Amino acid sequence: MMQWSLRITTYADRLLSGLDHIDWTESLKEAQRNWIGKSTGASIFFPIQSVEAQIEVFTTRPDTLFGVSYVTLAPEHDLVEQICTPEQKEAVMAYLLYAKARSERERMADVKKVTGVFSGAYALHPFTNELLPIWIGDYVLAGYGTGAVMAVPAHDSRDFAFAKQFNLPIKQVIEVPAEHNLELASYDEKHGKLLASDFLNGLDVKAAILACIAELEKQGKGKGKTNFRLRDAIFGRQRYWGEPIPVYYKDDIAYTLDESELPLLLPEIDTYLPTSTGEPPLARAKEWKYKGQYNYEWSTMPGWAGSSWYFLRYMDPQNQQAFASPDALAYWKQIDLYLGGSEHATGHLLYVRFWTKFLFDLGLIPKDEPAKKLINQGMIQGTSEKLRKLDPNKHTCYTFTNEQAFLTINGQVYALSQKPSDVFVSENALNLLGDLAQTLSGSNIDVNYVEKGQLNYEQFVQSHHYQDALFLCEGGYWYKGQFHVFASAGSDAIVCFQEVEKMSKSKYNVVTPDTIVAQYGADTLRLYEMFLGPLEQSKPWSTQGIEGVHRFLKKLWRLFYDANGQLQIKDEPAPKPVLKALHKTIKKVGEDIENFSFNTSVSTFMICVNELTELKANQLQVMKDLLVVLSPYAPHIAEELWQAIGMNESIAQAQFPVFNPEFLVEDSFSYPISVNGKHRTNIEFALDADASFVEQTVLQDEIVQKWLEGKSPKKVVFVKGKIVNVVI
RNA sequence: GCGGAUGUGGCGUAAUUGGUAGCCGUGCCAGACUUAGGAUCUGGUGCCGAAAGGCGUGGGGGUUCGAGUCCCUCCAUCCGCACCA
Repeated sequence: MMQWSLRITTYADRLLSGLDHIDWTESLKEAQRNWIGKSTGASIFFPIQSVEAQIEVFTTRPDTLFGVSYVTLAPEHDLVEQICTPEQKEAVMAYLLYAKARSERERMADVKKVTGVFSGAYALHPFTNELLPIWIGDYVLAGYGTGAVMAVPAHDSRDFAFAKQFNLPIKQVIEVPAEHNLELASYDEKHGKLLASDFLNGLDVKAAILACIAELEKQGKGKGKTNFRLRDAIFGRQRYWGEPIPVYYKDDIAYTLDESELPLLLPEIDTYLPTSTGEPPLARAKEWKYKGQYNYEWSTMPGWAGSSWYFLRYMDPQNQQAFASPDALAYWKQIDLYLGGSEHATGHLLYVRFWTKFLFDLGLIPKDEPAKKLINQGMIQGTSEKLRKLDPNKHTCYTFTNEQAFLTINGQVYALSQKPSDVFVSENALNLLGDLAQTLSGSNIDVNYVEKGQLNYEQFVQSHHYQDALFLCEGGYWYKGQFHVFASAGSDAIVCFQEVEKMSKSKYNVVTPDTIVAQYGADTLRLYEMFLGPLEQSKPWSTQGIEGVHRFLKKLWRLFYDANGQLQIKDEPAPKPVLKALHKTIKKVGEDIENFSFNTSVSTFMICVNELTELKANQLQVMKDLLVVLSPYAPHIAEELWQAIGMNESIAQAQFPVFNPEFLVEDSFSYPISVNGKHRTNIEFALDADASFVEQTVLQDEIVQKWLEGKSPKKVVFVKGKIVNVVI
């Protein structure tokens, strides 16, 4: 099919090098580097003996050129049919059919299976003119490089496996360590001295690569080349919902619309489905034609078209002349912080960089990277409930004829009145199936119908169109709302098994926060999500411990209101311990916000409220500051208490309090005293106490004396404000 | 195979960046108040041990007066990419 695509490959190199200048997570940058897949090497031409054509191969190891013992083409390679000899024709055609039938997925899943066929033709070695058999094998990918490889079995494991399979020669051209047996495995390492390689002999791999490329270029038989794994991005979608591609066709030639004719809007259509002849939905709009006579392009743009630049529009959303004015662009420049999931690493987050670079090159925007900093938040995962399922095509214990179905368990055959639509197996019934149990696939069950690991059969069957499904249990089976007993001792419970995976509609494991909000309020939910752990970490959703966060909010409330619901805040100066508790919190939370460490902030607030409760703090200024610091975390309760203490303007407008280090200054410190690095006691010293005084006092301490056992210490380490360590 | 990350109490996690490991919260134990509690409050809670003390941050080794933190090595788990020539 003809397709629109965007030439992202042109930007491959810049997309790669740009990664070094942005503050994105290393794992995400690495994912993009892998995806772009830059490799440097050479492209080399191998003339074909019998026909007027040559095979171009790409290799990262031109140094091993003298170790080539055959050439392999991908089954889809253009030259395959042209070069194969009459004797081999039949075998080749059969192989091509086989390779075509094997889906891409199979090919990838089945990497170990080596298959191929000899074409009958020979290529000539570019330097030695040696005859090299041309093979066809599906371990060579049509989509990468030139779809052809020069095979060096001695120094490439895949070529080695192929050579062993088809008994092809293996020629060593690099020195290998004594313990390495080239009979058993290839030597793929990129170091060692070249041998049996004419002008490359004695060179190291790195030098040989350069020397070989130089010679190839001199003789016009190849050249140095950089290859990318990245493919151009398909840009057309055969769907309705997407921006129309502003192109029309005249005599089968595509023309773009003039800028003055934009935007091209989606036409109205009767139904959002392809036409009966398989055209995209837009083909349904019969009147939708350029100048009333030429068909528009019927494909629409993919989702990533819009998602690649919408952030620019946010800078100036009302602008009717341009997507954003130069002033707005100069002011906002780029995204300061992008908080997003790592699942977009090789999709959206690559496209948006590509798109940004393109607009930058056109001089339309001031930065060639969309986002300065990017953080991957972890996913809150779901706990799926699953039941194993019998497959009538695979599992012979479940058979059926047109009228009847039979279930064979422990040699006993049970006849079912009708063929069930599905057969699910409860966990406690797995032992009935013996070894078979291990081959059953898991099927997701809606978590809303599972309580404490057990499926609520009545509810589930009602609402899931599984009225005709059979649920095999330990003591019988559920079918059509009835339980049929076959073992009096066994239970009728339908027990699920659990698995933690991403929350998704299709996995029926989505839990909405609504019930939490209803029970505890939105602030509790919000705080609890932050309290669960670091932002970047993925973890299964669990409400274990949500009570603690809720209790914290109640405690906060009680700082403001006494047991009778009377406001107890006084406009009085606060004593030093209260100010210390407050300013510790201001400092820590301020730092946490900069570090996106929200879980530790919640903990800090808890400590603060515990301390203020202990101190019976009720001073207005302290409470005001506390509320402002808390407000981004628990906005609703903060706003409510803010108003309760007489503030009129919203707390969202209030200034973040300024941390005052004076309140944290201590004049003494309880030094941990260790002996040989092991903590033994604590002694309080003034912070300005001098080293010799501290040393004297420590050595006279009873506990230290005991550990000294009368010996004199080798030395005493004193780190001001930190520790004292006595070394014996 | 390549790359990225992670490993700390029963559990979720914390540790001023080389200086008292286990903060905060759950859970558990005990107690108070209650007709009652899935409410509230108080105390305890890393492990072994009666105690003194010993052990303890995935395993092993190293640097250091001192290592969860730095270095070497091995192991396990999760994620991404993968016959990429």
